[in-house]
Amino acid sequence: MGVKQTVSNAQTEAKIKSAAKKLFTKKGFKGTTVRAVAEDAGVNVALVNYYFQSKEKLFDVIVAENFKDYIEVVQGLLGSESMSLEERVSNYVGQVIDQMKRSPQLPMFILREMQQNPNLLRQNEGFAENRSSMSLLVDQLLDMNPSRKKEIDKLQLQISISSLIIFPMLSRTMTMTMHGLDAKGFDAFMDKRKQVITDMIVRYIQ
Amino acid sequence: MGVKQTVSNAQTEAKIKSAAKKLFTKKGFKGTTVRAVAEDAGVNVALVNYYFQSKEKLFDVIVAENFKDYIEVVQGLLGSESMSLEERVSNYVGQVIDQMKRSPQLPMFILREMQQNPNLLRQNEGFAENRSSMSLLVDQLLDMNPSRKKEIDKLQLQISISSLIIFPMLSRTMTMTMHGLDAKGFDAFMDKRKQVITDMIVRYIQ
DNA sequence: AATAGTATTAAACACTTATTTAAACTAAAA
DNA sequence: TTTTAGTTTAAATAAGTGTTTAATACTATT
Repeated sequence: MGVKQTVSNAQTEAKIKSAAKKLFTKKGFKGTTVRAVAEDAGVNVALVNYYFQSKEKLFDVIVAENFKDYIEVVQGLLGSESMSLEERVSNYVGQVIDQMKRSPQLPMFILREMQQNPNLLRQNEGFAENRSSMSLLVDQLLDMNPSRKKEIDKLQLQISISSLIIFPMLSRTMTMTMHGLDAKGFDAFMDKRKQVITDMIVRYIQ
Repeated sequence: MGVKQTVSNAQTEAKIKSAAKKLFTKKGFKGTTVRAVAEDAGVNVALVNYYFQSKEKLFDVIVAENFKDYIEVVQGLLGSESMSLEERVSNYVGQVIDQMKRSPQLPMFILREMQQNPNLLRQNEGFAENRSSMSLLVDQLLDMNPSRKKEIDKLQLQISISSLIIFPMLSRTMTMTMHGLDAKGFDAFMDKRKQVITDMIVRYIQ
């Protein structure tokens, strides 16, 4: 009765979700068809709605998951008290970049879908976490150099740090095409970038 | 007699192109229907294909125009020889930001459509101009401080400058939502940002 | 082996899409 | 005025879309 739970159903649902995540993330809502999801998952079209009711609801599931992934990138990144200014920045930048290398399409997905529907932000509660995490880091950084604290606009600094980290991921395809890099080459570029960003931020705050 | 296409009502064609530019730029290729373009232009659906043959070809026209706009942003920006390092950066950053405020959707359009079709880059010849213009500026900056020249990776610096300028435009919707800004407030934020970016770059190079 | 509940499928449905057709309109030329 | 060529329209077409149906296959328990 109620809970039968055969082996295959959970697997099938997971396959569909995985395919949907891949396609929605890469091509967006409009650019993805239910049939393409089904084909990529290797199942019949009807199964998609059998498990997820509608394309919209499936999309909502993926959005929530992608937002969660995005949040996790900036969770638990606050280093120990003993860190120097440079260590703190380097630690933060390094970890965020390493996380983003794992899902390079994520930033574009977030921005693309949010431009289409700004309410996505409010609907996803946990997203404010990102703001406070970043906000806390910047507070800590500024407290380490009180003389600069008055001169530096906090919001501007937050967005500068985000810019330096995230924009290269957004323009990944363009950068790769322009400079003849493959995925590996781009990852190497991002690894080098950790130090560049750290230097730039530290020099700005000092 | 395959192609008639002689005089053509220039006004109608312009109305269609204008509507197409607005919608394609905002919603992308997949997110825009020919019917929506026709309705927005106040003409019959068939006229769209009458003047532009197909949705794809109309899109190509808009892409070319948007690329052209994007290029023009970074054309003729090379200040005079007498400028200091700070003046040079400030001049460049200020002009690019002012241009971008005029068409805030452009960066997202370029990146979004390029991720979907990386070949767009190669098809649009003039796009290399952007690269060389930016490249030239960075060369000039580095030449002004030879001691730092060896330590600084040119490509990294180029992308850093682009990041600081462009990312805030990409995340415009998100930033406005998060910090309760309207279009005017965001423009003011970008105006303040000119000095922030200039400071950051100058401090990095010095 | 029979049963019941679930998972899966092929096919159909209703609707939207881009595109094409042929007819109607317009204005200037013959 | 009639002709002509370009412009615009309503309507049709064919393919693609999300979704649903009803029948079938499967699996686990009896």
